[in-house]
Amino acid sequence: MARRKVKLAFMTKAAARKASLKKRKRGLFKKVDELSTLCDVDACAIIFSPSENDPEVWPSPLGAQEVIMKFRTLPVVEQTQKMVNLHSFCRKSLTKSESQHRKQQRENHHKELINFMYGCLVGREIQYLNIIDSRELGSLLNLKITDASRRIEFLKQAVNIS
Amino acid sequence: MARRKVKLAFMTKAAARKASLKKRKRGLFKKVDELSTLCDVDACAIIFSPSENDPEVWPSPLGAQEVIMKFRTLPVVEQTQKMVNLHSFCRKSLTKSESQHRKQQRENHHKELINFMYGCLVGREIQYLNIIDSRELGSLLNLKITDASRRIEFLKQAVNIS
DNA sequence: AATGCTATCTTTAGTGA
DNA sequence: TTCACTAAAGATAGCAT
Repeated sequence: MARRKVKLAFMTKAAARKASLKKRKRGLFKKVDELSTLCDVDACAIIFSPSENDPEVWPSPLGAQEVIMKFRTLPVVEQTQKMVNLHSFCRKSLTKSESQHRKQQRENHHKELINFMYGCLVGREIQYLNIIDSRELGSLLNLKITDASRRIEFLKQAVNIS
Repeated sequence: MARRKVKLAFMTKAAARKASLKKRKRGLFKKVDELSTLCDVDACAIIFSPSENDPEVWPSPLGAQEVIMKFRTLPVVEQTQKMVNLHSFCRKSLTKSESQHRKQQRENHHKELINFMYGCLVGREIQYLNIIDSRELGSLLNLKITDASRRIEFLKQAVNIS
């Protein structure tokens, strides 16, 4: 920072906060760009202000989409286990509780998926689709199609339709 | 940089590149963290090295997922039109060709979805699920369930099952 | 290979126009 | 409000260990 060491906390002055956001956004995107160029890695950053509806992404829309897709294509286990963040650098003591947290997350996620499936089966409107992982949805879709096909085949035979 | 101003280009020395990646990764994640805290914005960064299979994300897995979901939940039009990146600061002349590119992307994406749907209808194995947007998959899933339900109801009536 | 150091380069908070 | 400036703080390339 500059001119004064700033406490790492929410900046209460709106004007200062906005100015800081603008400068730091530019700085962050530059860092992502440098990292990609210097070290030849795919990287992206997304900034989403709750006060505005404009997401800002780096690099290009296409580039960010590719990185996100690459990330989302990984098995969930790798997504959760292979992630590294600064907390693990700074606060190793958190590792244990974090892993417990991840375990709970996985359990929650599984329950969420089960709920979603039951919702489908009773014809409830699909509104939480975007929080369901697309790979899992794939299994779900396969399951439902297979099931429906079996029932259709069975009923077809019952009425002697070829 | 330090000790010498480094040319912004791929670092050919593997050891130096790896060391740089490690330091810059830490720095970048710290920046994302500071930005989130100071300015109260949702932000995430994903770094994906082609040489390694470990994606590194900031902030927590859950946090990054939320930001990505927020981003992916937006209408496609906003995803593509409201994005800001440094290129737009520096090379405004690219705007036109970029928009043409986006148009082609949308067309390609639509064709991809149609192909996927036909693939489902002929029972082909679902393997490209992860490149299909989950919102669009929602419509698709609704469509297929509705269709299957109608067929089941029709056949049920045909065999007089209540 | 990884860690610590530090000179040097980069980022940015506050300021004033 | 949004620049441009700059002093102070932060990041990091090269090197030593």
